Amino acid sequence: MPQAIDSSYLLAQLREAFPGLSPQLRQAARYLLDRPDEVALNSMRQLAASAGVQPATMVRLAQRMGCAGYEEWREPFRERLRRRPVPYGPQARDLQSRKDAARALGGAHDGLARLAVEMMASDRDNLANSLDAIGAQRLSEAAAALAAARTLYVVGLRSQYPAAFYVQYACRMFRTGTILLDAQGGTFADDLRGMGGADAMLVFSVLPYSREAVEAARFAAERGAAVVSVTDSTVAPVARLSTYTLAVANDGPALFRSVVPTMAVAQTLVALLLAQGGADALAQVAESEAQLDRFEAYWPETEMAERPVSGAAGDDQ
Amino acid sequence: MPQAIDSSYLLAQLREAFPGLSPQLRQAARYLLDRPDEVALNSMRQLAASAGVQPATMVRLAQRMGCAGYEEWREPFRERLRRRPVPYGPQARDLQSRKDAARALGGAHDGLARLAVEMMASDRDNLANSLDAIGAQRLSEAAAALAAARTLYVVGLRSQYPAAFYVQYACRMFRTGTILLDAQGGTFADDLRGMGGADAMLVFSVLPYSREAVEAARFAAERGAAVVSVTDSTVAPVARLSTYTLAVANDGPALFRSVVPTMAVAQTLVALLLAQGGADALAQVAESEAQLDRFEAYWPETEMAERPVSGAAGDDQ
DNA sequence: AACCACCCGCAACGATTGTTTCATTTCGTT
DNA sequence: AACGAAATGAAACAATCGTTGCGGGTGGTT
Repeated sequence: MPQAIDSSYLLAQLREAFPGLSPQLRQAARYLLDRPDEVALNSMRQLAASAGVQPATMVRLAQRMGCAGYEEWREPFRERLRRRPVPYGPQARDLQSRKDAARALGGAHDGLARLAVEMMASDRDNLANSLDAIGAQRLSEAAAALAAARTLYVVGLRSQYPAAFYVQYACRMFRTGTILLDAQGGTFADDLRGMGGADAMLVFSVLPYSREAVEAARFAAERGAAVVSVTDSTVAPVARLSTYTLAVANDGPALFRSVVPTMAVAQTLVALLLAQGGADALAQVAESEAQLDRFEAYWPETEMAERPVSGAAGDDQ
Repeated sequence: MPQAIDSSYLLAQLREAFPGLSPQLRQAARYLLDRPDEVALNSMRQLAASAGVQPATMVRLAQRMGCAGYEEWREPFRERLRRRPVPYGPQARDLQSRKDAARALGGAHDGLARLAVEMMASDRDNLANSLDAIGAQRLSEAAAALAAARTLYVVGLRSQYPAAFYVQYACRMFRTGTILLDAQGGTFADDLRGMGGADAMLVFSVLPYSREAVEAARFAAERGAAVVSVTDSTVAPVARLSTYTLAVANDGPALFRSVVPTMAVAQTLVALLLAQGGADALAQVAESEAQLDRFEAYWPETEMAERPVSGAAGDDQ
């Protein structure tokens, strides 16, 4: 089986096998060991020419190292470059996983399981890459801008409503002056009336972009408020209206785009807001929970030991 | 000679030209802007396929930006990857990204940036572990149980309301008979009245467990309905009431528990439901989107090209 | 209505890709 | 010296690459 192999493992293996290689293979191997990145960036023929070796020699070397061909040998090197900290995501997965998803639509249980795995994996990658792309620095700057606001307006519609709701729900635990624009009863724009330059807006907007969210951001920008946008592209409609644009990767094998990356950014922003609030904010949280306790909002700990009603699944993890 | 051009310059130039581009060119440009490294690592045709664009469009875009062809456009991106400083360890990118981010933070925002990095990292780990613990098999079985239900009741309160809302929002795109119990106006239990053995309930419940969510699950179990619970422990209050218990890890460095893992499970379940719906479900999605279009719910593509209101941040990565 | 400019899908083109095949050379062994 | 195995170089393979030209289609102007 192919199994995802690490490029550094391949190099170590190659270095070890080096002494036992023939002159030509050794010349090729030497070149690869010295400039591993070129493997990912150039064609095999170019590489062979640079190394002063026949194209066939490169293939033979790859096969000698246990790969079916040069293509298979190169892939780990490409992957490594993809994973380098600064850049955006891999997403070569796209083709492969879309095929999988298409197969999963056929209805086989096995395909469904594969789709589930692919989705989780792509979200995991998206998370890792998104933070790298945004930069922890910009993230905390954005949070600081939000914390400095007199009133914080939170906007998120449709698929992004969960993120917006979460921010407002969590923020209400430790601060005042957080307003969620949720269009209840059709009164979307009403809450915006008093907005001014001392305020800030946090807007979640991904493809397909909800019209009203973009307009809200524009309104905020025109009022001179700080706008922090969590979106899926640096050229999204809200991006140019924003003081801070936090762009995440949110595509994957599923038909719908993933809401996990924006959600992760949302709760990270909340955590940063809370952290900036200091001891006061923590005291507020404690008070909020005490209040909820009085209203019996939570399941009492004493009853946690109850027996099941019926046989349930759920082995331990 | 043409002098070596920087890839970031090309990206900035592209971003600036973006508004004036045609729809197809814009779609291509958008992909390039979001994943610049893929330009260096993949062939143009693969890239075009991933971006959902004709190969010719990529060439035209490159030429539009002043390059003779795509090859000339790509070269700076290859060069950038060549020059990218190799990080610390050859492997263990987990540590590496943490260290990188820790180094990247400047001065006052030190602790905040670290918190952000660790939150994302822990969520990433949580995602990976959760799927392993649950098992793709059980996940798809649970989805099948939900798909088989006459009516699907979705429950999630407080921090889990986002997950519940998302499920109902997405499901309404391709199926009927999905009811969200959202306690609007204090009418939480009202929707449960007609529940029977042919129905199913999807309940999100994590620590601290909302009382009403647990009671809803108990009610469903007593009525003989299938109960799928997404929770944080196999011994959570809802677990013993459930036909399928999907337990995820949701702890991390922040004060509040993470909502990302349950969210990821939520959208995976939705994808599995959609996949089981087959062609009918896909047709429903198309119809839903057409209907939303008529109501002008989304930002029109033609206006994506608008100019900024004021100077916004958002440099390229 | 007629026109023009542009956009974009399609289908080919030659060049280059990775790979295979085969004849030749090289080298160690008997 | 002679043999066989391994190594090597050259050529040909199908596949894919980047690129170009053509034609239908669209939208705006005269």
